[in-house]
Amino acid sequence: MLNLLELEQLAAFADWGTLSKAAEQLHISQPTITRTMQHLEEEFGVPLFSRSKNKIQLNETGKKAVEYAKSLLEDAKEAVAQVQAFHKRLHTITVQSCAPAPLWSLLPILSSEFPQQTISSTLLEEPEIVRQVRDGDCEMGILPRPVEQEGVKCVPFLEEKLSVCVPYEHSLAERTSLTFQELNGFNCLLLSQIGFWDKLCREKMPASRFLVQTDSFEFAELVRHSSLLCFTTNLARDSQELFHKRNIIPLTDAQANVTYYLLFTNSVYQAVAEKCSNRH
Amino acid sequence: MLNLLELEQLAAFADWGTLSKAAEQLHISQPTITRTMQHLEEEFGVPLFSRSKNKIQLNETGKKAVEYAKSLLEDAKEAVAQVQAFHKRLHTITVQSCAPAPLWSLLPILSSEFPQQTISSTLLEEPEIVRQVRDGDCEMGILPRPVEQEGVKCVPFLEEKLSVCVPYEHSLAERTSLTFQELNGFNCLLLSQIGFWDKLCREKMPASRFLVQTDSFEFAELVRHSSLLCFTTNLARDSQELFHKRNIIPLTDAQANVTYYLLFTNSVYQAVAEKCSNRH
DNA sequence: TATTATTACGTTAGGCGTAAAGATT
DNA sequence: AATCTTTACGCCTAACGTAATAATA
Repeated sequence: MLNLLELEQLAAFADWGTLSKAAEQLHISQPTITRTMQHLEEEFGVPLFSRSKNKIQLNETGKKAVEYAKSLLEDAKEAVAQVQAFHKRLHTITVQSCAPAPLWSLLPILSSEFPQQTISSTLLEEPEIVRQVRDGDCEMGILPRPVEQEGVKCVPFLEEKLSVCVPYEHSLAERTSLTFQELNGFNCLLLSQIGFWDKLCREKMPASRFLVQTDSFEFAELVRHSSLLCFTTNLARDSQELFHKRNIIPLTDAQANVTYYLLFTNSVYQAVAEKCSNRH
Repeated sequence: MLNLLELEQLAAFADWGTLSKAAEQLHISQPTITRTMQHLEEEFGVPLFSRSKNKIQLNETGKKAVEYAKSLLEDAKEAVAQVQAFHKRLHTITVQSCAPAPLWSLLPILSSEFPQQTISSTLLEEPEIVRQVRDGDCEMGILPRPVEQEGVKCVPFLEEKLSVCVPYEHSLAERTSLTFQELNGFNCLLLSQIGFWDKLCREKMPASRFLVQTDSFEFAELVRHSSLLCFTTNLARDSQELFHKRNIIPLTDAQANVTYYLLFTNSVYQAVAEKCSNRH
């Protein structure tokens, strides 16, 4: 039977032209590779090389053998990768969400329900989330609206309501409610990694500029020492910084008050989804 | 790197259900296969089995690994076969002919021109011959007519003229020439393995019956002791049997007097083809 | 009790590297 | 001289089988 280690030497010889170079590249001795080539000819049962006294080269048959050898080596490598990927997949629950807040509730639940599994989550745009859930590329998805899709189950999860944090001295500070339209034109501080909220704000407040902060401490510092608007929600885990000398004013737009829905195909997650919705 | 021998043990385990059975089938000891399975798990880097005290079985990942293992084993076997076939092909000149007579001239020439090569010949029907030459499935073809085909060279080779052997007492015995039409209705003795001649006779003499003989000695015996018609050509290597108390009368039909053409794609055979046509 | 997987252990065969030879440029 | 392939030789690892262990049906 063929031996992949030997085929690798054959491929190396084909790539480097001489047994010496190939041996050097593979960190083995020259006699070893000579022996291997002889052994390969036995295995294939046909001559693969044309030999003169101190020169050896592939004949036509040998070149064909090299083709197959490289293909087999590639396939073998691919097989290992695929099996590893399959294993990883089997022990990973991947959640694709449109926003971070619902993950804060869901991930701990998944961790306790599936203590053996690794939980992996990413923020994605809505269409991509739907596609991944449908194609089985992830186990769960979280959207800010329900979807009707063949084979995809969709369960309401929890609500998030957006509010704006207005400094006391701001002209809007005394309002009890606001709309995107009224905020449009005022510049805002924003955190990165907030999923669809970012896109929503830019869409609804095209005249505003958004100063996106990656670091939450820097963000908090800026909030404290600036008079720029910023946002929070009922689910936010902010420290007191946001409330420091600011009024929290709810937005009344429908799109600022979303209900998250859990998407999944495998009914294993039905129970979790129901448990989640009951909690809220 | 994966080892195909180990993968074979994995496949055997999958097929036979227990390590013991697999070991027995492969004529190896049980400890060996146990170790191999452990080693395979290291190679793949993930668990492939679920083990209880005296039971071991494939887990989901393991089943995937078996799929890939079997595929790789199949590919490896196929690779060896393909390389061997390639080698054989490289050292074999295959000639597909519509009739045996031109082979009697061509094969000796090929043998002396290519003493290293094995010469292989078969009788086929015309369309298949053209296909094989075109597709490179054979090196040369012999047809009873020229063909125009992209990339296929076509050189006139030699002529064969059909005659009928009529017993002295036969009503047609005194004719100096004949046609298929005149022969139609008379029953004939025929040898097998005469290529397109068989089909031609049946087509041109639909009212006749043909008694096909496989053995040439039996054929000669029948010719000698019957008054049935039979055929010969200018190229035939018949003994005197056919002429025993028979007149040899040529057929005048165009299709009974053919010119054979050599077909080939590889110009290596151009020289041979020219040498052939010069000889005749 | 028979079957199965695994561990322990001693042996051996096969594979590797070093050294050397032969040949070519 | 330098480079390359091949042969010869000795060592050593790694793989195998036997025997023993443990557990199950």
